[in-house]
Amino acid sequence: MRIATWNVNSVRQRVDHLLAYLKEAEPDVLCLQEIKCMDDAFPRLEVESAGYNVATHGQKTFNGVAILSKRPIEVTRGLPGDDADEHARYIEALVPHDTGVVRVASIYLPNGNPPLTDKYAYKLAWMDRLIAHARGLLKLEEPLVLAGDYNVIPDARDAADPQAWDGDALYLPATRERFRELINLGLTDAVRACSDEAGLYTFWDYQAGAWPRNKGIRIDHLLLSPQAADLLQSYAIDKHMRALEKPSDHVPVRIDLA
DNA sequence: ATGACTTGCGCGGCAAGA
Repeated sequence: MRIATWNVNSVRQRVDHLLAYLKEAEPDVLCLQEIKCMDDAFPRLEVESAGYNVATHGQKTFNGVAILSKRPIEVTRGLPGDDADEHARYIEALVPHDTGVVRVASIYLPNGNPPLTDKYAYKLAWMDRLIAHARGLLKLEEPLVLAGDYNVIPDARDAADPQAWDGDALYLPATRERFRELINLGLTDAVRACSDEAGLYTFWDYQAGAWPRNKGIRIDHLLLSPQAADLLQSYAIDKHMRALEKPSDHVPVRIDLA
């Protein structure tokens, strides 16, 4: 079973790339972030014609997440823990699998910049809510994949130039502590379970020649429950997607589960 | 060359991203 995650940076700007990706990578499940549109503006017909069920949690202008699945899914929208939070950043689905079900979430964790503002406080509070929710999900003892744009650089080896990120909300000690707290619940970073290499990036800024100079960072992650980690076979970062015309600034990351 | 872009909204630049 193949599960992928991709911050598409506006799905309406990326329909051609999306359809090409579904055709070439053939994921069973694709988690999207930053669709940047309302549910009814999602290119549903095109994606359904490609053989996918579509579940969106959209929002006007900003944010928005989706889960595309070859097989029909049962969907829950929103991250519990704050009824006043109106950002569309979390959608969860139960996906049928040959040997039962896999629970998959598409996550768009807040950026949090600039630090020392309400935006950074919102990021940390959102991470605390995610930790609380993950703690509950882990009690189900089922294969669980928390996939998405975490806006967290976990470690120095996950940035081409770590010093450039000193003081940034993606790399601040408090951010990385929260990420470790999440991992330490018993989750496995799928890419790191397969490789300890440096230079495995998933994002390159549009500015300052970040892509041609390979000044990337690894911020898109798939975190696995023990039951999902038992099934992990391989991962891939589809870096070629960054070299296309009008690319997203993120590339898809995918895993194969047995 | 120390490399300031891309999106939505909506029609003029601003906010947001990372």
